[in-house]
Amino acid sequence: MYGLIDCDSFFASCEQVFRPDLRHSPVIVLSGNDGCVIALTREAKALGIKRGIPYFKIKKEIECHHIAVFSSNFTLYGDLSSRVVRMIMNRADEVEVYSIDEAFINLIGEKDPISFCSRLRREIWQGVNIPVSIGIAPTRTLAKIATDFAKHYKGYEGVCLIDTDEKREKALRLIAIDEVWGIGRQLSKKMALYGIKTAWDFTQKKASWTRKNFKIQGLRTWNELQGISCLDAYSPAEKQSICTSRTFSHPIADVELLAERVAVFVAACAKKLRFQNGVSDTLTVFIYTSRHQQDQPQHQEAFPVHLETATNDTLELTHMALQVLRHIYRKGYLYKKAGVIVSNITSSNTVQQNLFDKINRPQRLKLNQAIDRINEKLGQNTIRLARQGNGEWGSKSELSSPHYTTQLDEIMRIK
DNA sequence: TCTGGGGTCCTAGGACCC
DNA sequence: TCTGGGGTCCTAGGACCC
Repeated sequence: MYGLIDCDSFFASCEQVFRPDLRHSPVIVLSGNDGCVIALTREAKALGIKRGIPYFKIKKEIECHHIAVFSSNFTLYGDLSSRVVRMIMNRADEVEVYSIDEAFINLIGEKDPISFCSRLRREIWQGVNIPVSIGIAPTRTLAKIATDFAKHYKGYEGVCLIDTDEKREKALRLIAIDEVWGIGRQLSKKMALYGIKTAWDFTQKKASWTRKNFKIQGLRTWNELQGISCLDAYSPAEKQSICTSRTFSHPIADVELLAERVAVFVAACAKKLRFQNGVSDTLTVFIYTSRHQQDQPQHQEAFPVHLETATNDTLELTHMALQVLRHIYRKGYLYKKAGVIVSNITSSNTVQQNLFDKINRPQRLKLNQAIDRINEKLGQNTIRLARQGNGEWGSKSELSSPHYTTQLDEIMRIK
């Protein structure tokens, strides 16, 4: 049996932790640049607001209904997420942290999973003030569905168990096929062509038919829905690729300004690489003009380069990235987004040495680590490459809540 | 004016090898 | 006349997730 612990409207709930006055109110959280809605409370949903909708399109409704709006504050969400995870780990042995707001636990051998999960749910609420819903079922995909029921039907009191074929059939008949984990837009369109509307319809097809039409992924989902577990444990351990990118609040035409941004992205990637003790030998730089303005000249390019020696050195990666940028940059275009990806990541313990390497790597590593330590203590960007500019983003995020839990001077004051 | 950011896995097709 | 077949590796692109 798997349990899935899923935080309710997580980002919005995080904002409510420090704003109890907003507890039962409509609250929305915006993406970077205050672009679009990425999280919203039940009350906001009831007013017709949808995830993904651009902020500027709903400003009227927001005013009219007094909806509380926040720019995203990922430092806060990350911190509260790790507190929730710690509480789960206190109670369960096998915990798979699947995303910032979800974790699976193994409930095999648990005699009374419902009271176990109800207790856990109460503890998380008391300890972190984050509401969670928990679904319990023999596979992860069914546990997801159980969580859906736990969230949407009050009678479950936040915990829903699917442990018999009767319950499974009842649940699957109520779940539309596009709500199933692993079935996205394209696949549900295709399912519709075959008359499949609910998860139950899908399970009535034959395995061979499923394999033929929906390949291995489809068959896996099909099996999971039958109650046969076949998804591997998600291991968040080491990332295979790391990406840092941003959409700019104002488009950038100047290559030097772009270079500044790209240098910042590289530094972020390199830092994350060192943090997981990894090195990368493939560096990709990409720049995009705005897809939403088709009347303007469009240029989208992502250019990967292979490095002789896998590295996590900020200086070396920056040097390469800027060369790539100058190679793909075209004058006269207004770039709206850029980013850097480091991929093919391996452990830094197993780096293939290059006989003709001109860089003193042990020395460089010490330098990078010293920079990381100083920035950790005195704030991001205290020490940075001149290429990174003054560290100002030019990205819009006007409605952010304070970093209540990670910045001493932003800690909550009680009058 | 204004539409996120960060990941994973799978597949098809080409290059290359014997 | 007749022009193989099977395997591996790599990459780009698509689809999915939160």
